[in-house]
Amino acid sequence: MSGDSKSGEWECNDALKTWVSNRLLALLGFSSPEFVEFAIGLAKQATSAADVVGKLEEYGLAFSDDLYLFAEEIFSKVPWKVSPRKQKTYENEDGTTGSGKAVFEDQIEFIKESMLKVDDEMSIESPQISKAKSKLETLHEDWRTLPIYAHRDSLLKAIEEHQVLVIVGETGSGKTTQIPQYLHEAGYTKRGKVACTQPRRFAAMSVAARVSQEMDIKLGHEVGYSIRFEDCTSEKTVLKYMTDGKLLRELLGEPDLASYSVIMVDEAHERTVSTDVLFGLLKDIARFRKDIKILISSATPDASKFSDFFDCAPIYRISGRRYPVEIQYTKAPVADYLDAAIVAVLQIHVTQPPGDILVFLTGQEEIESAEEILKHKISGFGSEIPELVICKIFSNLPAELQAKIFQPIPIGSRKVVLATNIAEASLTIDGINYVIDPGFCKMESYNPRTGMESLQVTSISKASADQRAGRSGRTGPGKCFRLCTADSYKTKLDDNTPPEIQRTNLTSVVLSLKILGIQNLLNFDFMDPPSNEALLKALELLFALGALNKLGEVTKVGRQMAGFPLDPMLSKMIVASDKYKCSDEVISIAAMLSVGNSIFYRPKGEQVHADHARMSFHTGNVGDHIALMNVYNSWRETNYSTQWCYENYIQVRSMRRARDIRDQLERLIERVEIELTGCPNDLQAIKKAITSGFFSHSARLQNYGSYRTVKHPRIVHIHPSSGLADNFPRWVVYHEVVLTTKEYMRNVTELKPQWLVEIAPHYYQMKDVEDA
DNA sequence: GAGCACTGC
Repeated sequence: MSGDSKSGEWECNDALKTWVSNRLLALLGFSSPEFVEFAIGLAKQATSAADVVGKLEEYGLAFSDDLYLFAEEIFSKVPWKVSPRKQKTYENEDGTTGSGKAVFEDQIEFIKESMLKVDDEMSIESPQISKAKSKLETLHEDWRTLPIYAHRDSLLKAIEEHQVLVIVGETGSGKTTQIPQYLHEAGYTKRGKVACTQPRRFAAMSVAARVSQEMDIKLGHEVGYSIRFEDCTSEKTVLKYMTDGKLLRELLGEPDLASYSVIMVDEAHERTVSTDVLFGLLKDIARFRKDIKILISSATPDASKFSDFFDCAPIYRISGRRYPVEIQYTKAPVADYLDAAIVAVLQIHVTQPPGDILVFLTGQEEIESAEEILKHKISGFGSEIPELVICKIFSNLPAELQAKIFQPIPIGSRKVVLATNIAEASLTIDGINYVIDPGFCKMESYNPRTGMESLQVTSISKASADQRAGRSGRTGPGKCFRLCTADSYKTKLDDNTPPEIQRTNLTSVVLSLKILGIQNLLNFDFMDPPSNEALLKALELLFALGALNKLGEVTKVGRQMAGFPLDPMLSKMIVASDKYKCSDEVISIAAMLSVGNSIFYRPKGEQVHADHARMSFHTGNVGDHIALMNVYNSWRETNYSTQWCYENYIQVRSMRRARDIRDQLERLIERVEIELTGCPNDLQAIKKAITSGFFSHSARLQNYGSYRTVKHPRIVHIHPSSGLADNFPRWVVYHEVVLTTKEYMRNVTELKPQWLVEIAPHYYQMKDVEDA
């Protein structure tokens, strides 16, 4: 990246940088361009040497005489005045620069609102294709009535004239399916492939299927899709739909995207981590590849942010087809939103014309209790009130139960769907006329200082509330009932949800960017930069894992690790398994861990049986990691039996996913020259491999069953779902800590303290692990 | 002795 040159008079000289780097090496044993800049930045802003020390301590460095000396020296060496350069990376309060706004906006054309129903979120399986016409004819007609059709020529002209174009179009405008076809017809595919990225696998698959139908060719020939575990493309493929994460992976192997002539980033407003990283990389690629076209497509009307980021790229607007949605607020604040939501459902049911209801709730538990209360209430209704069919949907609901929301209901009855955020963007239910929105969701946040994740109920943003409201206006005019006052909507809600990249652990992103040769990540052009703290934490961990050397450069181990689509700690565990000759077992464990926490199933009323089944995999107090391996192996022995899963209270879907991941890992280890070897009877080898990845997650027993993490001391507890919950080993290594009612370690295995010094001598000293 | 919103590689 060539981003450093613009920093103006504050560009610090190389001698200063070298000096700081050397001091950091002495102090931390680790340095990198990012740390150097961080330290210099601190010193610039500080008012005294003590201030520098304070800030360094805040960041997590232990106080020492050396640290103080360093602070004094750096404070005196770095000139102290307020930086004149635009600090885009630090404060980003007001993004409205105003000046550079869309040169293109006066050229915007609106066409008449078409009311036809075709959809790029779409359901290709719809059997409702007119019998009188051939399938193809119908498709072509749809295509001519899409709002985008009238824009074809002016859109192509705009793409021709500008390297980067921001396209705004509501869902239903047809942009996802049509633009790549236009580009193909205009000859862009002669110079290279056209990629169109989607945040979700299903969207990539179904849109590709739709387009291949429209073009009347076999899916996988000229039009194909590529997602994890499934590459449906061939040498012929010129229109390639793919997930954004998949393109990022491809970029690691082809940093200039030489085989592509156009990249269209669709659904950019969703701001997934992958999309955000792609933004920065594409902006850079566009600088030295003048022949590549970048299209950023978003459904948010306010696209100025995208335009500003891409150096005032023009904005092109395409109208969509939306029915009006009437929004109602409560007159007074509601005390209990669940209660209020239930009352609202009943009121709509009794007083409003036909049409189904969608209620947004925060999670499974809430949905299930709402379901119970509703059932109870309607049981008291007389026969003159039509039937109310209650459906629920959340991602952990088994697939066969999920399908129920699409089943037809008796004529004259009404459906109410209790849903999590899954119904906000990922999944569309037809026939919804009423939306009830209490205005909350569960959101993950990540604290880089403690490395802890927590999932908390939070108010949604205005953007999110509008998206939810829009769900009622898809097939006809809709109504949305917001369970807050109009005033609190206006004043209390943020405009936008903070992008995921600012709420997540960045270790894996940072490793990828380092592989791509980004020297200094603090200067990387993020649209909304994550905090320096989060970036530095990621660098520190990568150094500890041996993925980066002392100077912040990627090592051989780092390259091996980057070969796996996993969290770097898991990747390191696999790389280390080569040494301990247990890669066969370790990739199973890695696959099971990366599936997450949805393997064991614990239905209401059957908890005792479920817990009993789960404990049967823990024989011998082997620890949770080995137990996961036992689960996988037992399942494999039954030839991947679904019945076996039911009997053992295990989620089939999760197991199948684990199998997919494991298969992929098995293929990948070869590429980084790791041999597939097993050591079924040597649990110690396996545990040592685990420790090689997770040594920074170690904890020792305190009094009364609580634990203290070794490196950055915190009090934590073994999660009750762990096989070791009643066992209290003196030393443990854990997969993660989550904050719920307490700080719980999830997935725990016993450890010998001397392993820590043996495996990570750069991280632990004897004094850290001496038994007190 | 307790709870997983949603994606993705």
